[in-house]
Amino acid sequence: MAQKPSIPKGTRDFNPQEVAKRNYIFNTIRREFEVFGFQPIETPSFENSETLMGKYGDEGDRLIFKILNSGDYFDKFKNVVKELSDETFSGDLNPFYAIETNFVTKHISEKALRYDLTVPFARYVVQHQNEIDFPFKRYQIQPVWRADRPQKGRFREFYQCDADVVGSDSLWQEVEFVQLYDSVFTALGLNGVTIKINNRKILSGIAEVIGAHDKLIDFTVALDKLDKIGEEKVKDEMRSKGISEEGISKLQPLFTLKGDFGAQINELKAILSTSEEGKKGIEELEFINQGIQTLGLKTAKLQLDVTLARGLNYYTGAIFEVAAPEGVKMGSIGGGGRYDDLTGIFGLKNVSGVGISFGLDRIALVLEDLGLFPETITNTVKVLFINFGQAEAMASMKAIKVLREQGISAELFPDQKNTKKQFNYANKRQIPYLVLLGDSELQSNTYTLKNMASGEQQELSLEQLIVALQ
RNA sequence: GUGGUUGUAGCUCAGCUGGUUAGAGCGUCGGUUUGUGGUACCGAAAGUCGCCGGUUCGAACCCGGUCUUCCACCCCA
Repeated sequence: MAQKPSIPKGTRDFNPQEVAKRNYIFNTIRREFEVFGFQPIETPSFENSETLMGKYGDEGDRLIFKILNSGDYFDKFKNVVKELSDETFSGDLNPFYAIETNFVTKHISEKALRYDLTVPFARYVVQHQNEIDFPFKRYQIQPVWRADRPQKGRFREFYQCDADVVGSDSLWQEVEFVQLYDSVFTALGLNGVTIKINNRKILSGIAEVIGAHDKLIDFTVALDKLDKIGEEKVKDEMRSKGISEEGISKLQPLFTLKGDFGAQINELKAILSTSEEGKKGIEELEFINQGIQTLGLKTAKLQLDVTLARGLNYYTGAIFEVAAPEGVKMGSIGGGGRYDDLTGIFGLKNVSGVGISFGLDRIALVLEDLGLFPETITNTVKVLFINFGQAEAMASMKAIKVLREQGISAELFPDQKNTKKQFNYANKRQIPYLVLLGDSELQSNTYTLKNMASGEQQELSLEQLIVALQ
């Protein structure tokens, strides 16, 4: 055998069963999106580099797949360097040694694979702002790419399923997104997920109260790790980032924050009494919580988690993250939030957006782990005609033609092998019905229909066969 | 990007301190059984031991590199 071909790391092939399972999830999510009034759009798999670069922080830039320019990119690059050397360099300084990776990258790569669906959506909104009726509710289900190092549930090509609203400040949107999460996971049979919610204004307010407003990012990154590394190490990290001892002691109530939504809110009110921004955040959370309490959730739990930070810098209000039911080891299976300024990056000010994302690939892994896929989702042909010979095959094909016109999937076993093999084939493909059309049926112009699950069979006319299979 | 880990038949895995022709179960294919399946029995095929190089009389096993897998960071869906 020749050397086996392979695919790049972090990518996967999907066999028919896997595609059926994934489509089941896609269809469920899509149905809920549409029930909630979202409309689909699609954007290209790659964008201009400048659209993506700098939108996800330095870490994000590193993870963006860059596309090499076509043509003789190196020849063109040499011309760029030649001009540089005339203007910028003098003497015997070799310009090739003075230029940096970023500079080179910029000149040999002008396109990049999309990293998420939110930034391309922001670009879409700004570009098409005159055609869009606001508030605009869109959903988008497409693959994204990250040059990350793969792990379980972490791929270099994976699907995101996003729903966002732009052009509405209303907190009812946040309420609806919590309901949407609940509806989708309930529809998938994935009961008991935890929808964690926080608010960027609260994080910002806390940072302000402890005198670390300029260190908001460092502060939230450290706080986010509380679950994982524990209170002491979080404090250590905050100290190492230059947050004062006095500030850290003011945080003490945060580490022991317990109880239900209302109790935690009351604690926060005490901590944030001097921060206008913090109080605003609390107000928003209360609104969302009251809405959900009144309307109710089907199977999900809404939980306030002040340590929830999320990396993306553009969130300004609510922050969401969805954790799989207890006992399943998996990173978050969904996330989202409110971003007041996102389209500002592309020059459209004062348009607020809020949205959530579902991680299809991780949801698939979780459903697989818990055995929650319905058994009936695998696509297979409904009826297989056993091949008994030339004349029988021709008669079978005539019947198959009629069945297909009726929208019934049917096929003929192509070879006249012994019946045991043909039956085995039907078993393996989980084909539910067989038709035996042999000599005796040809004589009487009938069809023997066999139900593979029950083993029952009956002799039918073509009309009866159609009815039986519909 | 940092540190570690993994790779043997289609799949799951054995393979002793380096020593003849690398094994098992499941699956596949053929037969008992070309008009009745999932069972049983018999038989067969299938591996440059991830890839490249090195050490050695001799390498699946030791060393280096590389790709891949998974894990912890980082970050995130």
